[in-house]
Amino acid sequence: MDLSIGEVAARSGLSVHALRFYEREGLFANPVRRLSNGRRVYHEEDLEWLAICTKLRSSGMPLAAIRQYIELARQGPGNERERLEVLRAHERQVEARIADLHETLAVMREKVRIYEEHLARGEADRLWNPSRPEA
Amino acid sequence: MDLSIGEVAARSGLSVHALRFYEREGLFANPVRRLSNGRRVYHEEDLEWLAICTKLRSSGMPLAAIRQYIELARQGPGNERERLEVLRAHERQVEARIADLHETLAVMREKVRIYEEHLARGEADRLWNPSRPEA
DNA sequence: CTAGAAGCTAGAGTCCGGTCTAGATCAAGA
DNA sequence: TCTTGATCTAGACCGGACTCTAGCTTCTAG
Repeated sequence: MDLSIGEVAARSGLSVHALRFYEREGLFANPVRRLSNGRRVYHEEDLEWLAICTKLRSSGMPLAAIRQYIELARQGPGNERERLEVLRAHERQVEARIADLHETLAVMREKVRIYEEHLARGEADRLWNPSRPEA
Repeated sequence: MDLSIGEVAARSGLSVHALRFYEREGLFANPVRRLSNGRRVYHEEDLEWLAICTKLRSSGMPLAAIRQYIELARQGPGNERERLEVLRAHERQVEARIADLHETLAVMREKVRIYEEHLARGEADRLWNPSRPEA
């Protein structure tokens, strides 16, 4: 069940460019094997890892943090607590980010509410126009 | 109550570089005035706008979208609905982002939970080590 | 009067996360 | 055989959002 880079690209949603880039950046746990002709060979596990990986990325984890995790894993048993801590740290960051977004949303909604109120009274331009300070 | 760029930097949390950059990028509604010697003069309203602005930025709104908003406001009355729509669009994006983060968080927690379970049994390395597929 | 802090402009540099190009090789089908 | 398409490498390039530099002017305190 060997997979070519093109197949992995199609199934992971990453471009072949990105896959080669990720490899250069050391984001694969098991350095990607090659066929005798130099072509990369991937396996199902790689796809599983890439799925996790893109989840982490999409939640804002920098490539550097992912690399850090993968480097720990590569060292083999003994550092499980550290690996866990990397994930936990990111978990906390995501939580903080969510809280932050909720707050921003609340602020925006309040501004929009006020804006609409005035809009209804036909005096909207004076609001939410930073060059014309609010009453 | 005129403010220098340095004071604005201190109070807004943006660097003087960033303030000049924002100006070049057209992110101020009222093109920043200058003293006869060429130095920028800011006012309280500018600080208020910058506060909103950094909230929007920190919630992921690109400078281009902020510029779009400010350009509408600069055109004066008549396009309030459009201005509102710019804000609403961002509001929706923030909501989507929050939902996404919640999902990622759930996935991560599940992974971490499984990991910990196995950690407790001393067989952690085989889990969450992408090069050693899970049992 | 002078040192040092703060401003100015234009433009270069940085970091991140990719994306794309050039030029070569290789594999398979008409 | 010839062509087409997938792959390879090294390295250039991109967009976003700043950040910093060079070279100059201007303000302020001692």
